[in-house]
Amino acid sequence: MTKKVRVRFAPSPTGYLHVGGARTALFNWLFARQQGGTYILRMEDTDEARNTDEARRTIFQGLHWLGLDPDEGPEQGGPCAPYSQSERQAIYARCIEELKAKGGVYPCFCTKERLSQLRAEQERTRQTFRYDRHCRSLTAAEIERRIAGGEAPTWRLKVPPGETVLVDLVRGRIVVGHDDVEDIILVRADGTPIYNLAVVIDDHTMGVTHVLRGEDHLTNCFKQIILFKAFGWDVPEYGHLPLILAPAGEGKLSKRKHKEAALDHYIDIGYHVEALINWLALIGWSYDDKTEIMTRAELTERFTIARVGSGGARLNLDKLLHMSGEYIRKTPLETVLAETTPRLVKAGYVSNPPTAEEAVKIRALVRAEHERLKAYGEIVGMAKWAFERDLVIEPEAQKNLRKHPGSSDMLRAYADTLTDPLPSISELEAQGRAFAAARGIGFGQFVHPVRAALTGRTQGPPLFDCLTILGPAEATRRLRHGATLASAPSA
RNA sequence: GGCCCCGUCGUCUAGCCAGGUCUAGGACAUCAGGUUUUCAUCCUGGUAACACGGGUUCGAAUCCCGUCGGGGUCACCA
Repeated sequence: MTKKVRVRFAPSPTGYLHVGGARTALFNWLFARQQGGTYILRMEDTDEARNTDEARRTIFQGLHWLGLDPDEGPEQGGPCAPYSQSERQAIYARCIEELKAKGGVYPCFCTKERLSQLRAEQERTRQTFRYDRHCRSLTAAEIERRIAGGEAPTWRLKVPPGETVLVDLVRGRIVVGHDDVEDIILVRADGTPIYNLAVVIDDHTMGVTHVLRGEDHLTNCFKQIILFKAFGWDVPEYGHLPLILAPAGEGKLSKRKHKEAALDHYIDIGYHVEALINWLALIGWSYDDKTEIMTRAELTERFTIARVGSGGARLNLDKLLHMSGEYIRKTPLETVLAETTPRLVKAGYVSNPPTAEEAVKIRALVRAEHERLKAYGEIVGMAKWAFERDLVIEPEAQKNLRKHPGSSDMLRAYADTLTDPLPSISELEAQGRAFAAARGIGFGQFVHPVRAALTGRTQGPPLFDCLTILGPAEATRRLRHGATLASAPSA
């Protein structure tokens, strides 16, 4: 009987949720759901100076937005509470005593000065930086004397001779000789644990069975395995996920250099959540040689660690945008409206909340732009023409306005045919076609100047949608203004 | 620099573990054509890759070695 799967996502609240973190969370969530296991959120917030409440909230909210709320965590509690490292000091203190008793660590009295001298020396002789195990051979009497004398030592991992074999779920067998593993500090002079120790204690006390995390932890992994063994605890299974690299190819994504490192960036742009999930799942994982668009349920069913690749992946934002467009096109209008309306309010195009009249206009606009929308944030740019008081006519549109000599008269004449209220879009189209035929001009020769006068652009929703969005009064005003521009001498 | 990981179209990848069916498949991007009142959608087609060098083998993208290239990691940070 195998143990029930328990996985965790353990971010450090540094002010934002990294996309790589989101991907790690997703893989853990997928694995847990599929295995009928538990997905835990653990806050790695031992570095108090950097951690704020707001940073914690950003992570909670980001996961919530992604639909990846944990089963157990700081907010929802659980049998292994507390789930924030900052609140687990008592557990650490107890385990540290246990570790000392088991001889897994030894006290080190080396000063920071000696350590930095050692580093400088090793750099000069081009050796690897590694603690020289100076304090490892201290006698019990010596240790006792110095502690009694008031010295507060740090405690280092006593790396045993030999080697550690990691059978990584993603990468396979990796062996590291212990000569290459440093006797790292695990306990600070003030008695608090360093990251690598806290992780091991937490993973054990929380019953974590599988650790899926970024490849940047691969080196730590060996120290952690040695520690698990020093405690005499079972070692969890590990799977190290390939790193997410910057789009242009300069190492891994960093908060400072790449805005697309933060999940908030994706939320702002307004990618469809399920598209983002789908896209994230495809970073470092694939189902087969063809299938890419998959629902969350399908991902859950199909996900396997065995199919996680091992090479770092560069972000393909174009692909995300494309996928988001596919998802949005399949999204019901009411949902699209709910996603886009706040953005139009924020842009100052409509009041907050929109008036009844504005709501009608928004609905007509969003319905017309729906198929063009690839990310919800794009609605702002798409809506500009419809809400501009003084319409900006782009150069290409200006050309369309003047292309045919009769355009000015035509626009004026067409404006006169408009009724209040406007008929249905299909009726409007029938009238427009009849109007063009009656004047003996091609439909195109009618459409292009009208579009230019109405929207100032050469592209956008079908013409009669544009007319409907503006309404009869504004449409008439713009058509007459366009007529004036068309007859004016070109600038 | 030491240690570790990785190396298929511009990008993400399938194929590699169990060599032949791979004149290497898909997606995004890109180019060309079609549909459409514009744009978008949709449809059709095209350009484009096994990093390099040895070896093993009748046969290698697939196995082995080396080179080169990319990445990670080396704190009383996480």
